[in-house]
Amino acid sequence: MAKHFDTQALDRYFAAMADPTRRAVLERLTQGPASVSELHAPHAMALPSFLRHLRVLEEGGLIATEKQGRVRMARIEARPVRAAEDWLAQLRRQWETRLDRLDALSEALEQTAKGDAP
Amino acid sequence: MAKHFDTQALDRYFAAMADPTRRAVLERLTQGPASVSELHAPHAMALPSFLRHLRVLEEGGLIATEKQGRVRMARIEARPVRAAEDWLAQLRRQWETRLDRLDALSEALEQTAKGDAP
DNA sequence: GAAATGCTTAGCCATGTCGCTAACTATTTG
DNA sequence: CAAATAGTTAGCGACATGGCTAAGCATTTC
Repeated sequence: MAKHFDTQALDRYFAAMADPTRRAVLERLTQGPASVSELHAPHAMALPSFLRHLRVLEEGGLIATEKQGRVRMARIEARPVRAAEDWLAQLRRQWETRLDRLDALSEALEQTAKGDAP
Repeated sequence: MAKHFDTQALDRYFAAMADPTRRAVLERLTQGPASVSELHAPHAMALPSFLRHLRVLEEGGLIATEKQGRVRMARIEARPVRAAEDWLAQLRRQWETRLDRLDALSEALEQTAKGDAP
């Protein structure tokens, strides 16, 4: 039942998400592709510093970029976001399944108690 | 529509997830509470190093621990996992919404093209 | 073709992360 | 109470991360 996840990929995905600048870039990119300058504009940070964030996102496969003339355009990539979401969902489901079993168990015990009562 | 997320909390959640040892601990804890030693056993790592991971998880609010005698028991916490999952889901939804609008737009353009044809 | 634009590289610094060992404290247990 | 058990604290070293400035390299644009 449990899906296999690429551990190193998850490392990179989650690490990429663990920064507000990078999350903001992803949110911006949900509205469509943008150039490096456009993405950089809202962030009070030197361009080289910002570019580093973009590279982290790209190396993590969260975005793809392509150079057109002197402009580099970036767009969001679907799969990694889904992979991270799936991992969390699976974690939650495992946990909920266990809680359900505990519920079932305590109900069963209750029944048994009634049956066994003197 | 967009929920507000606590940025620093998301930083800690995602950072905590960005490590295989910590993800393994979370997976183990979906099956029920465990002591520090039990959690440590499968990991080829000195105990102090492992304890650091547990502290990261606890400071991020992903787990809660309690000392009982000389044993410290740990259990998973629901909310942060949900928060991270929700953030990713929101991101995906925004993005899908945009793709849907693009689909709608291209359909509309197609219709217009037919109507406008000579 | 000179100048502006848009990105890129190189290199520095401060801080954070992840592993380790050694030594210590607190609680059972024999 | 002595010894084993279960964590804990302190401190070290290697490397990663996130910011900066300065300088360089293509590609428009005038």
